[in-house]
Amino acid sequence: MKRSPKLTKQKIVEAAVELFDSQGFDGTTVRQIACKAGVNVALIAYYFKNKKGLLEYVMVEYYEALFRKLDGCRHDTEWESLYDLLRHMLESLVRFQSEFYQVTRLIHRELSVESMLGREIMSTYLAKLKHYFAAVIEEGVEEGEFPPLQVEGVVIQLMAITSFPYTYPQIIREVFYLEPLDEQFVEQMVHYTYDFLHHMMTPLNTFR
Amino acid sequence: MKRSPKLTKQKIVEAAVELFDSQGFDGTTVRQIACKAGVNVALIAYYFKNKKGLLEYVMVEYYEALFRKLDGCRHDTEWESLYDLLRHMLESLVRFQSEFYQVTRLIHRELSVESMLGREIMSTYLAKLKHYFAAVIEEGVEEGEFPPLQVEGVVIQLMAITSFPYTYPQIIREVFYLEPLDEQFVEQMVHYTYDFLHHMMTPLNTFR
DNA sequence: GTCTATATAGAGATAGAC
DNA sequence: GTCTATCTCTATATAGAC
Repeated sequence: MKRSPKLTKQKIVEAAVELFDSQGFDGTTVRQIACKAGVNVALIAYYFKNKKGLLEYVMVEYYEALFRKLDGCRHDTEWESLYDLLRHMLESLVRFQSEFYQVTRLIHRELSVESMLGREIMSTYLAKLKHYFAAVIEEGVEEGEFPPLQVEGVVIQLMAITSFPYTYPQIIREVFYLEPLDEQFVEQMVHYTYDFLHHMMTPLNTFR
Repeated sequence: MKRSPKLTKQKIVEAAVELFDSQGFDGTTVRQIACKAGVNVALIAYYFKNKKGLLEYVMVEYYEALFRKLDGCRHDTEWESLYDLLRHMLESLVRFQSEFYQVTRLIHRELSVESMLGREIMSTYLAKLKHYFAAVIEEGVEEGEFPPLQVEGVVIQLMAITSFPYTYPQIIREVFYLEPLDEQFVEQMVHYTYDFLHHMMTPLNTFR
C-alpha cells in the first residue's frame, strides 16, 4: 500500500519526538517508533538512514525554526530600544520552548550525554544562540543604554531561567503543582525573565 | 580471590557514576561498569540486585548527603538573619553540586525521563529540597525581614540558576569557554545567586 | 563473596521481493 | 515507497560451582 511520502516521514518524526521525549533516545527502540507511527520499521532507515539520523533531523529542524523566529524579532517587529528587543527575543525563546516542549526536553537531555552529536549541536546552535543574546547585550552596553554588565554571566543565567521549566516540566508539575504548558505559567515565566533583566539593568546598591 | 566487600561495592559505585554520567543510564551496560570497576559482572546483581538498583543507590546516597549538609547550615553554623541563612544554604547547594558534579548531572538527566524511579525521587527529595528553601523564605516574609515575595517563583529560579552549570557543564565549557569545576567559577556562581537573592529582596521600581 | 557459563530476550540494520 | 524476513550482535539476569 502506497502512502504520501511526506505524511509517512512526518508520522515517524512525530512518533519519535514523543518517545524520545518520554523515554530518552537510548530508551526508545526503532520498533516502538514504527509501531506508534503506524509504519513499517524499515522505513526509518529509508528516510533517516538510522535511529541516530532521525534524532539529528529532529534537532536540526528545531534549531532552524528557533533561529527563524529569533531573526523575526530583529527584523519583522518594531522595537524602540535594545532593551525592548531583548525582551522580545526572550519572550520568543520562552514561547518557542513551550510550544515545542517535547523537543526542547529531549534535546537538552541528549546534550547532557557525551557524544559527537551533542558536541556538534553545541558548537553550532548553542554557540549561535548565546551569540544572539550576547550581541544585543554588548551593543546595549557599548551604546550606554545598559550599565556595564558581565555579559556571559547574564546570558548563562538567562539560559538557565528560561530553559528550566521546559527541561524539567515534571518538577514544575509534581513539586510545584503548576502546569508549565499553561498560558498562565508561560506568562509568569516571561515576567520572571523580564524582572531578571530589569534587575540586571539596575545597578546593585552596596549590600553584600 | 576474596576482596574486601566494602571496597568492591565502592568500586562498582564509582565506575557506575562515571559511566552513567558520561553515557547515560540506558547507554551504559553492566559489563562496562564491571570492567571499569575491575570486578565480575555478577557482583552487580549481588550487591545491588540489578542495574536499576545501582542507580537508585547512587541517587539516594547523593540526596541523603545533600540534606545532611543543608541541615548543617541550619544547626551547626551561626547566622544572624534568615537572609544570611539562605545565603549559607545556597552556597552549600552550589558547592555540593560542584563537588559531586557527576551524580548531579546524571540525576538531573534521569529525572527528565518519565519513570517510576524519577517520580519517587521528585516526590521525596526534590519536594524536600523545595521545602527547605521555601520555608526559610516564607519565614522571612512573615517576620517582615523580606518583602512580600512570590515564594514558589523565587525557588524555581534559584533551582534553575544553581543547577544549570552542573547539569550542562559542557555548555559552560564549549559555549562559554569556562570551567564549571574551577573554584573561580564556583565563586562566580555563588555570587550570581547572592545577587539574584539580593535583587529579589529589593522591591522593583515601576519600569515595566 | 566471587566466579563461569548460559538462558532469554531484544536490539539495530539490511537484503531483496513487491 | 513499502514490506517481510532475517542476520548479527549485544543486552540483562541467573544458576550453580568454587
